[in-house]
Amino acid sequence: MASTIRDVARQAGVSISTVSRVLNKTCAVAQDKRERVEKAAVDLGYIPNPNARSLLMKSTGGIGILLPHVSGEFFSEFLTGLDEVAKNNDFFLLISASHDRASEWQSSVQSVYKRVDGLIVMAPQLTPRQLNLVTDVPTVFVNTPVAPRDRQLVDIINFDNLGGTRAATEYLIELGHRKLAYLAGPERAFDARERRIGFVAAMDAAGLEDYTILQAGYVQEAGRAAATTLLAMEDLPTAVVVANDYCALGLASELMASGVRIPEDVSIIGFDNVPSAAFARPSLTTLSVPIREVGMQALEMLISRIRLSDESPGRTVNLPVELVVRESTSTPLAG
Amino acid sequence: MASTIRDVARQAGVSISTVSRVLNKTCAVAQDKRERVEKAAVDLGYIPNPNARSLLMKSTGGIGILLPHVSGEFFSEFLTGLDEVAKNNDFFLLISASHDRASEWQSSVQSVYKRVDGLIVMAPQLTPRQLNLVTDVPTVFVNTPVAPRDRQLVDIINFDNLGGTRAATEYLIELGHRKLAYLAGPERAFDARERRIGFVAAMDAAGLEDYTILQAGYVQEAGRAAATTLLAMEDLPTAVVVANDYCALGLASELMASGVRIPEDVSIIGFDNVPSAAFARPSLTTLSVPIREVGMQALEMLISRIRLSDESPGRTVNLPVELVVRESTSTPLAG
DNA sequence: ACGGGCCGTGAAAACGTTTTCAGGAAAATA
DNA sequence: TATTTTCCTGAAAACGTTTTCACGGCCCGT
Repeated sequence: MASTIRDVARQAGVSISTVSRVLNKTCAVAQDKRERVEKAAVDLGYIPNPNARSLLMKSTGGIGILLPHVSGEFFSEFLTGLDEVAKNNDFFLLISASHDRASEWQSSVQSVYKRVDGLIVMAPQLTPRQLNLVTDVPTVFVNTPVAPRDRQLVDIINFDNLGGTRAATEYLIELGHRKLAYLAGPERAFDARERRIGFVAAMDAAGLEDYTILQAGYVQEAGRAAATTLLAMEDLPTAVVVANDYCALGLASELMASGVRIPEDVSIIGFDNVPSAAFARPSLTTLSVPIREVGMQALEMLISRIRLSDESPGRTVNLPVELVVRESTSTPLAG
Repeated sequence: MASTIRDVARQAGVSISTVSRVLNKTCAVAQDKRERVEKAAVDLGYIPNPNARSLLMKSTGGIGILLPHVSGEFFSEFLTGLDEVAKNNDFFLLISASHDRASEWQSSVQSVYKRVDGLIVMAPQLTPRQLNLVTDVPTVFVNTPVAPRDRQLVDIINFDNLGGTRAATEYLIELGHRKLAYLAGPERAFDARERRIGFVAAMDAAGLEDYTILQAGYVQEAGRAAATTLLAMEDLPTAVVVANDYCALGLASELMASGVRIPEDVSIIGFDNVPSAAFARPSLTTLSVPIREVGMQALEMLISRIRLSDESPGRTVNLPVELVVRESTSTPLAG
């Protein structure tokens, strides 16, 4: 059914070598033969078989995107950034999500093997050791715990997770809050650990010891669950720093359902600045991660490395996160 | 660097045929040789080259996902559903978005050619004629204007776009609204046209002629722009049906910024029921499309067709959408 | 003891390209 | 005109697999 280069050659009355040369403009071909080949190719609707091609050449034109999962606005924005750059550079995206569980990580890596020219990996929940599996292709790690020394030719983009929650906590302390709580993300995730450390660091620096840390997660339900835990305590904290916007949104929603006013009774700060954070009422004060731009930058770094066979030592970029003050925070008892 | 089947064969002291047979369990091999091969494969970290493999066999283990774009919670949820089923069946996802502009559609199709075993296409903005480009592989169309007769072996999943907005409009009329407005989606999109027709149909059926239709879009900014247009009119409608949640959210936000109360002054209904719709204040009454489940079902249909080389005539599934009443709608002047 | 089936194995063909190699014709130089 | 260079072209090798084919040895029945 699908026509091959041989069909085109036969129809044009030339050899397959000539067809290849015409289609790839790889070297000069006589005017008349070129035209015959071009016509034949169009007539037959010929599309080169990419498998045969990449078997021979090094390049596939693909970029592998390895993510823990793909739900929510955070990843959606990330993909949007990636997609835009990919489109502009004629790359296609091979997305392998679902290694939320580390056991699936290996099969994720194998599924892109030899099918892509480079890799963008976001895997905050993996250990450097597991990450060593990645090999052979240029890679950009985003928000992933890679030691730069491990491999020389990879680039790394990280957000300032620690500095973010520290700044958020300092902001709350400055507003006058003394009794704070922290809702932590998944224990195994690298960014969740950093964010938690940022909170503790700020509290320690201010000499405040009256704080609670609750294990929560990166989803709304975790925030709701944490709310009931907090409500069961003798007295509520006046402010809560949350490791993630969705979690913060769930917390706010559940607290409000119990008659707690936000921010008058409890101030809340999230992390990520997903679009929903601006729509919620009260709108959510949060730490903005420009994840879409991160996606674009990551892919641009990767593509330039692929194109130029760039062997220069890997760069490590540390992006600041920005505190966006909205309605969910105020001085304590302000209402 | 990367080891081939020949390396494994040499190390194990057998022929490459034997290695292939051991690794694919394709037929019996002597116990001792099998063990030697397995050990050699592990030692060398051998992974078969998928390009060589799919050059020969029909299957690639890939599913192509062709989308207009990838931003927002709607697509994020869709991908989540797809990803889950793909993972469970050991398929990988090759995503080609960015054919928002029809001109890119062709290159999207070409980029997956021979790289996937099947296709899931969502392309409401394309014409049946353009869609004919898709060929050669099993395909499931989702929310896409395909005439079933065009090709026999494709499956189609559509939402009841028309019935959705009609039900929403009827609901508002029942509440007592008489002067309505409609914010339409992108003119070229098939679903946007259907949704618009649903609104008009309900108005006509109720004998109401006092309505405004504004061209908007599927993004927040379009809703904001529409708000200023509405505010410039002599008197506001008491209710607005909007073709999309994000657009509705933008509209609500901008109206409220101008002192318009929602729902007291203006009721608003969206479409899609994205997660943000529940978080917004007032929370958004909307039409729920179970897009995640749609993704799962679509891929399951596709995979069964691939696995069984299913030649049965294509099915067309029409999914109802459900009105979810929240805070953004009420009887007119209720406040 | 001898012929027929079965089992395990390696050689070789095939998949659809790109690229190297070498040869022939035409054009340029002497 | 003889010689070299340049240009264009086809044959063939290579990429890494899977699969068909054929061959030899073994077990079984007569």
